[in-house]
Amino acid sequence: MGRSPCCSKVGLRRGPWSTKEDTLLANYITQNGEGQWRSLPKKADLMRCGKSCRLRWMNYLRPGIKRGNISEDEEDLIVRLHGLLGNRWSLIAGRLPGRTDNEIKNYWNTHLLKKLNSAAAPHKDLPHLATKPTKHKKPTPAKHKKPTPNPLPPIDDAAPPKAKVCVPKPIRVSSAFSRSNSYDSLASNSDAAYVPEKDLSFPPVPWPPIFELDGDYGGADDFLDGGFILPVLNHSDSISSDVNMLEQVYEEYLQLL
DNA sequence: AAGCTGCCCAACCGCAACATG
DNA sequence: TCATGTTGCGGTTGGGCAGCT
Repeated sequence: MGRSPCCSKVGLRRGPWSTKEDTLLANYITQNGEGQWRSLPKKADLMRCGKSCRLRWMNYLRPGIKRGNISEDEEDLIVRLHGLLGNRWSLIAGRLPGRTDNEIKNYWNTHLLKKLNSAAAPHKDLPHLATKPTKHKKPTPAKHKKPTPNPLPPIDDAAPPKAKVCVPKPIRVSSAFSRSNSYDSLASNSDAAYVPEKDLSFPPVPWPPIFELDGDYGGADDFLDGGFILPVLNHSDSISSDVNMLEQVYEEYLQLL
């Protein structure tokens, strides 16, 4: 769209995927597994670039993908994780069973940003969110900017000092802990606590127990990359202690990094 | 009914990290 | 250690649609 095509895609199809293409891709990956994206289109008889195939699979065709209807629990979790991790959508998505980074990113940019902006009063849980969150910017004439090393929103002077002033430089999650490898593989040999909707065209992929869906996400067994287990948040605690817990958790997370 | 406007989200892009030789 | 190829991530775009005038 505006830009010149990546790779050497001359002659390759672009734009929305047809049902036929979806079927071809899904069938191929079902039979041969993920990976080898570069050569996949040729083998699967698709006139697409590997990148496009990967994206389509990850964001749409992959088993266990949930679409739409982001619950309040999920929304709350997104807000909290964004406060903790910044714009690291893939990490955030990793905590939300069946959600993709793209969907969360879109949800953040469309719904949550609006919500947070319209909230005149500071977010009671995470006051820093009342400040300018990252906003979908107008296209910059400059080249694609590198992701900000510190994606956290600026700290509001009026807000209580937050422990996290810096965030670890966004690094690529090692393959050992990537979503496709970590969760899916974990899930394949773990007891499923979460079972996606039944009307999937693919067998549901169980996800590890991220949080108890008991109507209050506060009772969360969250964990970060590297098998770091976050303590269970006691939702009967006060909000401030909840925030303290997040900060404490974040400190431990930094140390582990 | 037609035109306009703004929003949503699937898909694209460039870049950096990772893998391999 | 370096060069080259591949993969994954986050930012951005724009087509399509709903709501409004």
